[in-house]
Amino acid sequence: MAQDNSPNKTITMNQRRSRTKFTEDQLKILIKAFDQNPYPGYATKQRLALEINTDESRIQIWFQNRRARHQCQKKSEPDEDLESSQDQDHSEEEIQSREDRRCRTSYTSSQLHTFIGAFMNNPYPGIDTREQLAKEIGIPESRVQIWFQNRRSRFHVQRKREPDDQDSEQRQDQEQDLWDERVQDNCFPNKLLGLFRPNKPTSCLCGSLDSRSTDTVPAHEQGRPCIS
DNA sequence: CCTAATCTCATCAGGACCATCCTGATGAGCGCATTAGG
Repeated sequence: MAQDNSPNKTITMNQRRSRTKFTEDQLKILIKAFDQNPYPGYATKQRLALEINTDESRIQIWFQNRRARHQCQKKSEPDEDLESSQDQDHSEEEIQSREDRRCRTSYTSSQLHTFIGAFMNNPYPGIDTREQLAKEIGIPESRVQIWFQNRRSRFHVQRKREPDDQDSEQRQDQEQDLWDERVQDNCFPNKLLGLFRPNKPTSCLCGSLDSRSTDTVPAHEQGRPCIS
């Protein structure tokens, strides 16, 4: 439901990356790697990316989705299919012997400045915007996506934690103003505003459902416990 | 309709300064996350 908005205004906003279509050969390699280790480290993901000629971030997403699907399968059919039995032993030791993570990226103040400006403009940038930013900053697009994820997440947490801190209140007021402008300009999907909008009347999501028809509210949004 | 892409939230962990904070990276998602492209 990527909101239509006005076609002219939101040309590059909120677009998804186009779907990757893996070939059979690529899938064979991925599945084999998954059976060996469903939690590959950065080096392994890089190697796989090279091997099947795709981006490391696509490998990461593939493993995430694969783990999720397997989790479902395992529960729906407890020990029916033994052919993919390998991952049943992956629990404890596998997790302990996890390979190395990607090295932590550190950003310069000017890179951060660019990030923050973009965030104020739109906290949910689409693929085009992210790629443009990545190019501008000189980092991979996947890092841009992670930065926005973390930023949004911490924005929520911060607002919950210090609702009456004066400095942050001022900052939030400024953010609120900018936010409202953007909302009026329809710069990002309406359905997400309820989740993210500064100074939402109630800190509880359930309290603001009245302004949105239930069928536009994602199920998890309705069902999730309120953290207040 | 399958599954890649995306989201939030919780947590781990590296690095800057000296026990703690900030923030990038990663994983789960339980009436088994949701959304949406092909």
